[in-house]
Amino acid sequence: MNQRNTFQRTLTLDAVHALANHPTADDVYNFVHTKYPQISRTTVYRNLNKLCDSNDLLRVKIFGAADRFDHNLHSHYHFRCDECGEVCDLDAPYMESINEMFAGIGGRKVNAHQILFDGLCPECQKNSK
Amino acid sequence: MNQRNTFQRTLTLDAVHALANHPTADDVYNFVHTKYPQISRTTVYRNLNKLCDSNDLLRVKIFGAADRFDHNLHSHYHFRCDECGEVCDLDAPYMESINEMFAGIGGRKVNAHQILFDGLCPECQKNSK
DNA sequence: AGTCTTAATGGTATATTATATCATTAAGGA
DNA sequence: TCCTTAATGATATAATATACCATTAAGACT
Repeated sequence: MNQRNTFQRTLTLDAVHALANHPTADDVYNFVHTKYPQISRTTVYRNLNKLCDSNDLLRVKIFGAADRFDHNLHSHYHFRCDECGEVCDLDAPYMESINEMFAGIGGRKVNAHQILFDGLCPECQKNSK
Repeated sequence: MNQRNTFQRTLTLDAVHALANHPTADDVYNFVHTKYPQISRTTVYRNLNKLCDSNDLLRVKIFGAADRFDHNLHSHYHFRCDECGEVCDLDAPYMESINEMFAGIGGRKVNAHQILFDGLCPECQKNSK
């Protein structure tokens, strides 16, 4: 028996779909918690991990901030504004060639990569002028 | 009066120079602490921040791990093993050109980027055979 | 449907990284 | 030497995340 479909896991996955904009684990917890108040924060974290392991979700690691979860499984890059912290998808092609460039360094097998850009979003550029 | 040269600040800066291997704040604290046991952990964190603000040090943000400090280290890429979960530095050059490739998409200003590769480390490749 | 194995849950504790607060100390200009 | 205030150190707290463990329940197998 490998994986069981629990109500809590379904809620967790649905929450990431409902919260379209790259929610953090905390965002997911808050959303699920309103629908099912007795859920444990631990359960949400655990299920997010499991759902990433089973490729139902994508984990987007953010430096100096909480990981975010993405229901958009097709490879794409992300941008995080240094000012407001918002994370968004970059509408740009995934560069398969980068995997090949870095394949084999130190005897490692490269399957994929993710890129996180940072800088200023249009809004925050305006505000800083 | 803008900035004062305290013994503790000097110790902190010297420690980062002495610890060649892009130390974490904790590494720096431990090093300084052996020389000056009464120093506070808060003081080390605060001085590392100040030294970064004054461009005496560079902060290197790491996905899902403590920030690292160095005076000459440039951003570098990371690899995470899908099997054992270990994260390590990739000994490969930082590609400045990627910033330019993605500059201006959606009106965003790109300052930097980080790449996280995933796949199998040499150990886990052996084990999976 | 009843039983059984064990994955999953929920509550609590704990780890890690880092900043906030605040009374006290001391750097360095006057 | 005095004075202003930057810096310190101790403690508390925040944010993110996992460890632990007794209990519950999913779903496979009769």
